[in-house]
This record gives sequence, C-alpha cells and structure tokens, in this order.
Amino acid sequence: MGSGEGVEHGTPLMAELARALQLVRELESHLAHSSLADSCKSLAPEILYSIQKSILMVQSSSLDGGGTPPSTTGDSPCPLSEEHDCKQMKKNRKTLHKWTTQARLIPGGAGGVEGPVDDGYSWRKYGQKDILGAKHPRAYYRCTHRHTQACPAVKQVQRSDEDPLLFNITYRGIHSCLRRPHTDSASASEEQQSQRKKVKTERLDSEEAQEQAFLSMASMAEWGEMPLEIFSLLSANDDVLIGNSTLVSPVSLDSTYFLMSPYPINEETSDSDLGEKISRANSASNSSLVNMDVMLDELNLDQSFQFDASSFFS
DNA sequence: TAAATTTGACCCCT
DNA sequence: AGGGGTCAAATTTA
Repeated sequence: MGSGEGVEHGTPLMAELARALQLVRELESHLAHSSLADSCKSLAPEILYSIQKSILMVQSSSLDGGGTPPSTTGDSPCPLSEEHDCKQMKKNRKTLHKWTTQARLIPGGAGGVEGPVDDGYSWRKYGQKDILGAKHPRAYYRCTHRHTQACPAVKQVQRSDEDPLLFNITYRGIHSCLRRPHTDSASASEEQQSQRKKVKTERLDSEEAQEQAFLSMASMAEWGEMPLEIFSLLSANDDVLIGNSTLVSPVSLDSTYFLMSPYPINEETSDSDLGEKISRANSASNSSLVNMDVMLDELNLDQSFQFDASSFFS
C-alpha cells in the first residue's frame, strides 16, 4: 500500500469489512454441516483471515495517524540514524496487534497430525531469555524479512510450566512482507522429504511428563517435521539435540507436525499460502480443543470495529 | 561464504 | 534495581 491511504477512521470501510466478516462467518457455520470437500471448507477460514487482517491493517494505519506505513518508498529498515525514529518505532511496536495461540503436542502422536500449525512465514530467532518464574526459556523470533522489507512481525514461544507438551505462541504485528515464493505442494513436500532432519536424543531427566514429552519429540523428530521454534526450546531444555540445528525455512514452511492445532483439521494444504493463525482463531471459537485468543492490545478501536470484534471473537 | 543461531550486553519500562 | 525484549558479535551450519 502506498502511503497513508487516508483511511482515517474508515467508518464505511470498517462497516463493510465487518459485514463481510459476519457473512463469511455465517458461511463457515453452514459449511461445517455440509458435505463439501475440505478444500472448499478450508476457504472460509482463509477468507476470514483475510478480512480480519484487512481490518487490522485499517485499524493500525489509522492509529499511526498516517505516520509509518510499513513499506513506503524509502524501505530502510528502522533507520538507526535518528533516535527519534527508533523511539517512534518502539512506540509503534507497543501498539502492534497481539494474539496468542497454544500449540500442544499429541502425546502418542507419532504421525498424528492435527493440522497445520505452521504459519507459512519464515522466522529468524533473535533471542532467548530465561523468564522469571518460568521453568523454560522464552524464544524470540522476528520475520526473516525484517530488514529487507521492514516487516514488523515477531513472535515469542514459551513452553508451559505445567504441561511440557504445551507451548504458548504469541504473535505481534502483521506481516507486511511478501509471502514466501510459491512452492507447489508437490515440490514442497519433496523438499521436505529430502531435508528431513535426524535427531539425536539424550536425556538426563526422567520425570513422567518429561519423558512423555521426550517421546513425542522423538517421534516428531523422526518424522522430520517440527516447528523450529518449539524444537529450539526443547533442545535448550531437554537435551534433545538436532543434527543440524538450523531447521529454518524450507522445512518449517509447510511442515505438518504433531501439534494440536486450533484449526479444524485441514490436513496438508501445504500450498495454501494463506494458511495463517488468525483464521484459526475464528474457527477456534467452535472447537473445544482450541485455545486461541485474539487480543487487540491497547488499541482504541473504532466503534464499528468494536462491534465487530465483540461478535467476532466472542 | 552467506545465512541462521547463540548468547551476553544493552536498553527501556515498571 | 530488576525484568523483559532486542541487539549484535561470535559461532555454527548449509
């Protein structure tokens, strides 16, 4: 998008988006009871996501006061020169949209894929910290294209204390980057095959839960697919080592791994480049498995959006 | 050699 | 002052 776009409060636009949202949601509920092919059904969440993203974009651009559209002409990534700009950047970062999802490993789930949890973006780890009161460290990821495309999206992965199979993933910011180059599902999966990682496992601790987690890990790893961020944390804590510790892009892109996804089982869909978490939040409200929570931070929402949001995220 | 991760230092906020 | 988040140099991996 160019600069500003001038969607100040965008009441009409927001209203329209809200309506579209409602309609798709309705459609989705109908689809749930229909016998249509999954490939058709899966479109609804995609559309939902798209609309929601649009809303958030409008929302954030109006919040910025037309200040900092992600990809304007000068695509310098967070200009270090002006401390002013950096401050601005950080301030903006605070107002980024935030939502969380929980990913849960399936204990006996060797091969039991519950749906794609992968968000289709490539992430780069930029930090890891021990968090006060948490058993496990928190990992920080940013979009790989942060510097090249000034993409603000980041995420954190925090392993649950009580349930070692549970991971809390917090997303912040909407991707402004272009999605990965299209890889058709066939070649993608081939690529996956060829890039399967071997895992060496050693363990010290044999608590029951830990053991279970470990087994899950091992089976996951055997299948070769695992979300990078989760594996990374595991290796930090559980002495689960990976042959080559860089599991990044190609593998993680459309991997199907053994996590409980808040998504209504869409299997593969490795080429659905739009598969995104937020969409799952929506369909999540129907599923008891789902633990997705969309939070719109400290945003001062337009009334139109507030109305929408309440009905949407109820 | 380029790209990704690791990890201690640093910054900002409470 | 301490904690969470980020940076960036060093290191590792492909």
